[in-house]
Amino acid sequence: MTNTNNIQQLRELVKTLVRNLGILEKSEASCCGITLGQCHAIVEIGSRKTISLNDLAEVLNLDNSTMSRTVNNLVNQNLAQREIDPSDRRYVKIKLTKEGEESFHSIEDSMAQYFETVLESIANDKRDQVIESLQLLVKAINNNKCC
Amino acid sequence: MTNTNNIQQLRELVKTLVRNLGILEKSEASCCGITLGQCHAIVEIGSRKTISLNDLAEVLNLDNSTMSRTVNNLVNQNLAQREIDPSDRRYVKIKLTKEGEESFHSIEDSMAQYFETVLESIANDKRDQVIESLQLLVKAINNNKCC
DNA sequence: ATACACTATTGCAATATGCAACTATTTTAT
DNA sequence: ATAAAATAGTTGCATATTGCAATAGTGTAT
Repeated sequence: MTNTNNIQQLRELVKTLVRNLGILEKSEASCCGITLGQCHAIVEIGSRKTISLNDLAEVLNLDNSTMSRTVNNLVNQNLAQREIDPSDRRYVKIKLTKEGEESFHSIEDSMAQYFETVLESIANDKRDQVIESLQLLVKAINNNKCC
Repeated sequence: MTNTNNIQQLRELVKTLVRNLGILEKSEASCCGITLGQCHAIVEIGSRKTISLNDLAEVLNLDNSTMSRTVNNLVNQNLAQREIDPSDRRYVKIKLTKEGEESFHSIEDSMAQYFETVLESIANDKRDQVIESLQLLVKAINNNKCC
């Protein structure tokens, strides 16, 4: 039997977490002169080497049309490039340009730095526990995808 | 000295968490026939009894103008109402209507139910640890607000 | 009384969004 | 082999969201 109080706490903590991180992401992106959507796209394209539009849209949970236009913006800012997949010409392979790679690494570095600071401000003997807990939580959430 | 691997894990876990919960919130809101912004507003108005526009905008990290218009939409859908604060007529007291209250409770119930399921799918002897860890993480993040 | 500070709303322009229609390409069925 | 169906991506369109700047109204301090 689950404790009602714990449920409320969990909900409240998650809400605070998501909200604070949303604000963080927003300011992080606008610091870099790109929108949040573009930032997410860069990170996803960058962390794979190449990705199709469909896949990118699915990962970011956006409509294909929206995704296509976001990629347009990246291309116009010389951060990404499109390339038709020769093995199946329906697909577009989206990659980062050299400039896009730089942007990607700069985002990654600054995020890594941020999370290092966060981790360091957690008591030494609690860090592993926090990570383990997040793993458990993510797993629990994935087990209960709604709708 | 913080472990690099842990930093990456933390970042990745947080990203997954935020993304999955974002999708959850989105579908939750659209199920109720309101936008995500409106849903956030309802929850915040509802969990206080009344709130000023300024405060609401700050909590939700939105521009006052955006907030004002979101409230407009809630008012038009008969979910919220504005009332000038008699003690300082610059302020608007935003409240939920009866219908808004219903919407609020329905959101709360469904969120509580969701998080109950999530909590239950975490091993019994790990639940307290997960909650404690989230508290630690939220505190650490608040200690390191960026920009 | 006047200047200043604060709250909220609106004009405006830029951006984002999703659905539906469309093109191009590949796969499947007959 | 050819027609039909499926798939990936783009664009038209209408709508919604967003934030800055300007404005109106209210309270505060000198």
